[in-house]
Amino acid sequence: MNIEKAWDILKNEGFKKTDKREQILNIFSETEKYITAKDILNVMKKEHPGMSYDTIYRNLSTFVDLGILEETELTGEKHFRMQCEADHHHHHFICMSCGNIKEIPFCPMEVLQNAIPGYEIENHKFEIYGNCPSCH
Amino acid sequence: MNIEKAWDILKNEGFKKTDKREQILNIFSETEKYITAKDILNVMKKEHPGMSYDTIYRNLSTFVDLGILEETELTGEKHFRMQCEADHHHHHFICMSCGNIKEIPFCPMEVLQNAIPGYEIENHKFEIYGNCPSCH
DNA sequence: TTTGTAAATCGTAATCATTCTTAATTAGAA
DNA sequence: TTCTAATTAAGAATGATTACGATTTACAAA
Repeated sequence: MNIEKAWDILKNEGFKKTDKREQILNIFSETEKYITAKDILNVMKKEHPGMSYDTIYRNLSTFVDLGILEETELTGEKHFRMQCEADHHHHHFICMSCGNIKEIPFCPMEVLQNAIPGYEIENHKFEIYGNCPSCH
Repeated sequence: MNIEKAWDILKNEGFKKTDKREQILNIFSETEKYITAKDILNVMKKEHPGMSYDTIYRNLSTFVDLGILEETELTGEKHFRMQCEADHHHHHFICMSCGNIKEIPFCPMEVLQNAIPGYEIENHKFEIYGNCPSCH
């Protein structure tokens, strides 16, 4: 996902182009890591001291709904990152020290196609946590 | 995990046998579902109106540390259930309607043994969400 | 059985992330 | 430029979780 594509989606869905959204998208485009609402506020309040959490949370939520961002829960906080290009579904290794992620080109659901007949699968989560090569 | 085994662990680690702990363990032994701190309070305050959240959270945390309970994050709240008997590592299908769980006798890490050399794996999460046969 | 003491609990306040509310501002269409 | 719905600011409210001082309790040792 890049910024242009994000704006296409937003425009298509009738959302307006605001400088707050622009800045939020810029922040995400500059990192691979999962970051929190607070991380974003900390960056944005330098330029916009009166920045509101509401604006951040509302936009994060919008972006997740539109598939621009992906969301995960790390140690009790929501973390977000730019949605990967969706050429193939995959999962992530997440470094607990530096926050960097590595793509795992494998989905366990492939193996489980018909393992639980009668169960309607709506979602799944598969994440691996640890330390990346530079962090141990 | 059954209650006797839980008490063995607690006693071994020097924890005392209290009626609050007993009641918490009883609640868990009577359900397969993941339940929240509030669920527990709601049951316990019938008998102990002055029940403190502190007591519940402290004990839940202790029980998780000792491997008596397992913990997961569902819709922003911590949920707990009795730790499965550890004869084999496995994962869960979790029904989002009724909360019942189904064991998935498969761990994706088996397949990924050497897929990411250099990465130190400390933990992983694999959960499947949806509706069980009785709920759709 | 009584007593000493660390552990556990109570009651409540504090904290943290997140959501809500209302009024003011702004982007983009007409 | 004007209009209108979308967006934002500011701060209060909420809900889960943790922290803390005072009190009570389990249990081991006398």
